[in-house]
Amino acid sequence: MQIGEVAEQVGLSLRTVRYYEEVGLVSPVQRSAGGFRIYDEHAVDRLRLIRDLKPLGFSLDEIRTIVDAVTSARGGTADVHQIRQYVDRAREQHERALHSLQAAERIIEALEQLTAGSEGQTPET
Amino acid sequence: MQIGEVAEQVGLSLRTVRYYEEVGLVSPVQRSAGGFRIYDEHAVDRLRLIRDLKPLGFSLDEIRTIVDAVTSARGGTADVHQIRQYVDRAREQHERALHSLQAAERIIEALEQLTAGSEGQTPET
DNA sequence: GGAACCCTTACGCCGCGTAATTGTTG
DNA sequence: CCAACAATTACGCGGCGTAAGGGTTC
Repeated sequence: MQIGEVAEQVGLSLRTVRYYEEVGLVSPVQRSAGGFRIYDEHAVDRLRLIRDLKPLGFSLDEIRTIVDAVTSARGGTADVHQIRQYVDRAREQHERALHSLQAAERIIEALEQLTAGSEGQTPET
Repeated sequence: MQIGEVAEQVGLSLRTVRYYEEVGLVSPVQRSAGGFRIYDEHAVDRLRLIRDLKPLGFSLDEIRTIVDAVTSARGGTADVHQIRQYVDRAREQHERALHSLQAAERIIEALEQLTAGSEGQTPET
């Protein structure tokens, strides 16, 4: 699998995938003879995890710590204490995001109110 | 009201409020003799609106357009068509945010699973 | 051999955080 | 007079977008 397909499957840009490699988040499992990045399913999983952690407001640095922790946790060697702290932060951020979304819903409604009444596309009198 | 209180009421930093002025989002209603920014309730409302629009993924440029539109809409002169486009984008973004949050919930659970079993703070054998 | 794909390098932008230094308010 | 508050200027950073100018794959 080369970068294009990976990016599409995960829903990230090529640039982003490369950048994540730059900061040590995911590496291709190998390179082709000509230097193309080659990934496996493992990398795709990692990228999905990263993608899903971002909306929780973690920096890429923190995400690296988390993802590494998770990976090593599956091996049994994890800093449980630290993971728990991240979980707490994740919950808080999740809470805030929920509130934001609720505010957003009200705003969307309000905006709709503004356009309600003027029915057509063409501005009328 | 000076900037400190405004910032606190809305939950933004002083820097942010000043920056929003820099990009033409909110201006103080006047300055004190010594140059302090003085705001009224109107500005606070604007700032709240801006704050709530951000999580929907709009850039500050777009937010300016929206806020202006809303304001002029209350006056009756609004580009209804454009507002509707923004509403659509807001809905889409809202959708995506919901999905992100759901993914986030699953992740949080997964992380909790990882730390489950090891009860205490102290790493045991 | 050529279309689609990929590489690296590098500069730029947004949305602020964070000094540092100086002035204002009450 | 001084503590708390504010102003301006400027540099920096994270997380990419976006060329530009090449190679690679099949």
